[in-house]
Amino acid sequence: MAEEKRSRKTGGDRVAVICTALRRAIIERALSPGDRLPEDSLGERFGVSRTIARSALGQLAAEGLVDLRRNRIAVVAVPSFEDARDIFDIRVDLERQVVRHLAGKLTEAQVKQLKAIVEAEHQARHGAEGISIRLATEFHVRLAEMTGKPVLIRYVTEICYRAGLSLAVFSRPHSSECAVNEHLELIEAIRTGPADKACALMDDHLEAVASRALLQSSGARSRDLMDILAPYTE
Amino acid sequence: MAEEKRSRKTGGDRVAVICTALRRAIIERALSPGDRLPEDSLGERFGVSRTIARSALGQLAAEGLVDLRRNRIAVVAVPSFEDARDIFDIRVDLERQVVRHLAGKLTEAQVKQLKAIVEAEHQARHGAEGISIRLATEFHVRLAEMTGKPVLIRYVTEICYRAGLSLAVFSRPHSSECAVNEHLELIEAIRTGPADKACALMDDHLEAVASRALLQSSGARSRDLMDILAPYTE
DNA sequence: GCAAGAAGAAGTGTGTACAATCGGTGTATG
DNA sequence: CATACACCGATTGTACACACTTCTTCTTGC
Repeated sequence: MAEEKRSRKTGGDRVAVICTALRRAIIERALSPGDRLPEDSLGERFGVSRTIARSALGQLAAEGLVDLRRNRIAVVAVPSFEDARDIFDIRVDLERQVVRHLAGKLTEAQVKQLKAIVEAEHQARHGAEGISIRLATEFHVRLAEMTGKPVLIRYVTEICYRAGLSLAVFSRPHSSECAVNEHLELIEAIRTGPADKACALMDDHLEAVASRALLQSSGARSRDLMDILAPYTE
Repeated sequence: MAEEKRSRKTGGDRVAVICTALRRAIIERALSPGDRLPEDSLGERFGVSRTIARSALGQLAAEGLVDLRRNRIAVVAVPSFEDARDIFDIRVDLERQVVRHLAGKLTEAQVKQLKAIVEAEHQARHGAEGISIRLATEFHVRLAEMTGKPVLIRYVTEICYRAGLSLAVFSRPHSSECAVNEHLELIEAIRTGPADKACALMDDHLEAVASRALLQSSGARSRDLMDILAPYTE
């Protein structure tokens, strides 16, 4: 009923409510890339006018989760292969920064919180695919939040969601995105280890996630025809 | 007159027009952190309704340039010291990625384009402070654009603008933000040199920009008392 | 003289109306 | 039979109206 009152009286930023719902629907793959999001339907579904729905779409577009073209129905963004690769490259940098800030500084409470998420991941392993993906994302987001740095949190969160969306496009079904034990190892490394080691582990983890989805990091090979052919020009 | 027609007929995304104008006003310091941006005035100034102005403010808020609090007049964002530090940390990572992608691959046309900007910077050196800051920012943005990677471009652009805003808060007046010769060296290093060397130079450059503004990068030293004292505990 | 409160002004939050535009369908035409 | 075109429904773009909140200022009581 507090819900009731809040949703009727103050409304407490109803745009944010829609954004959160859509983000979650996207990351859980209830919404797929390319799916249409007409303002009317959205507004009707959430009990608000088109104004609010439109504003939410604008925000999600700014986050790269929604494609907004003039006079056209908004759609869930469809990252290109290049986009996906770039997103993962940036993600590696950002999450490395998270790990660097956190290495050796996790409190017991924080470790417990992270382990709880991993536990939930473990339990969701054989349930709906979407839940497990959401939890995996949540793990990374929570990690970022523990830095207490608002700017970093914002970018990591955004890039994680975009990465999830990219995986929805390019990873084949039934490939478990984030092995839970990798997350467990990560917790241990961050809790105990030196920053370098923890960073390396995060690199490996994200690399593994990307390659499971058939992406190969652009950092590894240069993908430039001239470079590739260089050894053969002799 | 093409302008006239476009602005009246198709309107060609008038939200974007306002965003661009405000971004520029902010980066040139015509608008200072904390300055009020009432929707009415904005709409009147640009000849649009409050709807459009509001939408523009929403977008800029998503970019971190505007602070939007419920029922309150929007203001140009006022980054905290911690925000500023985080922004620069992230900026370093992102721009390093730009350099890595560009090292040894700049075309003659691109080099020329970059040098033109630096030349403009040089000429603006003794003019209005705002112009010179805008050009310095433009240099970095253009560099990012040359990667042709939309995602990277978007983040670098955003972070550069936010960095400029941070400098508006924390750097004292009359400290030339980006020495033009540093930009020239950067061009040379990227054009000729190996990626590592160019990256290092970009690091130095951004470090210099930050420290000129009395920020010390958090990456360089760990800022943790226990770590600092470690060598002395023998 | 000063603090507390009330009233008006200023500004935002949201729904709605209407114009402009897009997408699809059916029809005419070569 | 394929293509071009015109029409209509669906959907977005934008302005505006009205309710509500916040800010300002003036007044009132102590």
